Amino acid sequence: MRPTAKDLAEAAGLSLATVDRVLNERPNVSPKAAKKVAEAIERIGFIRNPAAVALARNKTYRFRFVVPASGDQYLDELISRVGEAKEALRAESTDVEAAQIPMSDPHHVAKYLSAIDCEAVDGVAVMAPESPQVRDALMRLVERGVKVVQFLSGQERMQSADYVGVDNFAAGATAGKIAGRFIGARPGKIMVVAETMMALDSIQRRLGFDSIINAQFPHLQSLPSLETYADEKRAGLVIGRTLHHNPDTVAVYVLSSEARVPLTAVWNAQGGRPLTVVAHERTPFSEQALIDERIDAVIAQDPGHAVRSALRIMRARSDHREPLASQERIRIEVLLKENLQVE
Amino acid sequence: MRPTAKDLAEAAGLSLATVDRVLNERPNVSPKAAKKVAEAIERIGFIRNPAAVALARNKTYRFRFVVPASGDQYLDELISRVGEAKEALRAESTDVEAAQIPMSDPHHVAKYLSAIDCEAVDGVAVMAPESPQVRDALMRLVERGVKVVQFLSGQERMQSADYVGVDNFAAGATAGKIAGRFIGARPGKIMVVAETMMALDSIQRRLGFDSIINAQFPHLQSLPSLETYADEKRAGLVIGRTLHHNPDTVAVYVLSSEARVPLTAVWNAQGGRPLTVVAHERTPFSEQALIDERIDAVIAQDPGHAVRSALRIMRARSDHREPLASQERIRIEVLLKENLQVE
DNA sequence: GTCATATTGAGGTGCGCACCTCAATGCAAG
DNA sequence: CTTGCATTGAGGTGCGCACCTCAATATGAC
Repeated sequence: MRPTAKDLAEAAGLSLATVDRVLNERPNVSPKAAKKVAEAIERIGFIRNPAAVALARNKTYRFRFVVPASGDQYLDELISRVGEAKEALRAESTDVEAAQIPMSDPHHVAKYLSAIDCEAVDGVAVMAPESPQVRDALMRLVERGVKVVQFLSGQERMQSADYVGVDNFAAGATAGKIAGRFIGARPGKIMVVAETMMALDSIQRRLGFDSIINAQFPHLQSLPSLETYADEKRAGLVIGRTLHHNPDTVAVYVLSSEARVPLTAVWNAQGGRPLTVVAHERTPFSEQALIDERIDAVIAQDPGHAVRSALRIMRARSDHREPLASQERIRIEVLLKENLQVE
Repeated sequence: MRPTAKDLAEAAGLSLATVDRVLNERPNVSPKAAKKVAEAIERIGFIRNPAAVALARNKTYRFRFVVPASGDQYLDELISRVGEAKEALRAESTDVEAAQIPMSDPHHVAKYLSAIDCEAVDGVAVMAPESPQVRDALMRLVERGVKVVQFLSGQERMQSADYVGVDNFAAGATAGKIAGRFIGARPGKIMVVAETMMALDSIQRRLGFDSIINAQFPHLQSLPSLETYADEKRAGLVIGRTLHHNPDTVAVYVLSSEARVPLTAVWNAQGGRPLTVVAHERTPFSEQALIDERIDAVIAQDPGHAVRSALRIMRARSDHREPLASQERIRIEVLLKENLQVE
């Protein structure tokens, strides 16, 4: 039989009450007693029964995902994954919700974060662009005891918060390697398109991409980043112009998760030229384009995994446990038509 | 407050005892009562508290991984992942163990499986080559109430068991696409090497690989599969001979997870020719070779995920719950030097 | 020594459920 | 009507722990 707290008390030569104080880090415990308990735990291999703990505490966890309001397909997917997790975790008495808020104004985001009632929320996973105001707001949340996860976004990493997402430099490098190898020996230019280059993740992906192209594919040249600002007309204009001025364009790399606008513009303007196309994130659009062989490869991070990972981390932190690093690393996936695994 | 079984009894107009009988599928319940309970569950949104259930049942789960005894690096990795899971699940009162048994003789495997005491084990995840004897033994295990998972292996899928692993045809196709695109326009031959072509997964990968090469890369020709039988000398011989007879070989595809023997033979014999190399499974060897740029791409299925997935499935089945399909699909990963994410 | 404070012990309650027993009801066949 | 069986109800116990109270002891300062 597995040892219980009672066995532990006996082994430590202390009363259940004292053992309880040690286990739950309550005050009025002498260092001597704490040590005796720690030793006894080692000696008899005591492990708290998580079910009993959960039952006795009878606590409900409250976690919130804070994501941009703009409705691109990747975000839609993300939201639906959060909903899935919400359902799955109802049994475990943990409330999961997603708050979609406009991200254009950092002050607004910061205000939203500051207004979070830290009594009503145990953890928040925040997907927001880098900005000092947001960083400050996150710091204050941490100080108020809320477990914060920097979620899939190009914020500078805080050391008082966990990060869930891929290394965007490596993701860009992966895109560069795939693009370079797929293009083959043919020299030419690579068009790089982003929704905006203000986002830190776009910058990092671009740096990673260029590092590989420059080092390993000297016959290729990646053009300056085009920005669409999510505006179809503008996208059509700048992309059309770039393709016109660079008839030796052999590939397109879309940095942002929203690939529909830029790629539609590309296909409208390309005039039958065969282009190697690499984009980011699996969406209904990119999935279909992979199947139709209009995109060659997609570099992705699984939103379902990201959501579950963020939740596991927030849960662990709430319980003062260390999350299992090996399980929580989000991988940089390379998706081709062949390994899409649509069911 | 979340409704308890007591609330449910009240809502159903029945006693706690009857509700308990319904919830735990005990005998002596009229269909009428069962229906009343089901309705009440819907109406008040009752969910059993898993912590309370676990505590009251106070059951320990016993799951066993049955894997080949031969110690290639992928298996070592797998075993160590099982050990990791064992540690992580000690808290949840579930025992996890790995049994390594020789797989060369199907009768022996079948005998081992038949000898499993179904009172002492709740679930087994079996990684064994396809054979009628093994299939029968698995069927009998299922009939005796053991939850069976077909694990990472090329067995024909049983419908009374779950499968954890990738679609090997798709994995082969992915390898084919990567190889074809990485080779580029240069025509030539592709050498295909396996430890043995007796294994169903090797056959499926080969079929997937060829389907892509034949359809999309007509300038490439994949050679008949070479078999090493895990014998270095034999590998050196057949590989050297093949390379000698096919000076226009441009790529090597290693079907098996054990890539060290065949690739060492290739590198010994290749004589400076630049070859595109695609292999399966992440191992210390393949990882290092990716970093050294001696392998171009690795098609992998994460053993850690596979282990955790198998455990979640066996756990769900033991609790008469349906596993969440969306979370349990093992992905076909494409690993390059750039997205290895060594920490 | 006395007092104040820190530390420990004993014991109880309840979390939500599974599992058990025993009595009480219903219902049908005879 | 009685007998037999299926169904239901009432109630208790225990799973392992958190959290609480109150008393008992230890430790220190003075």
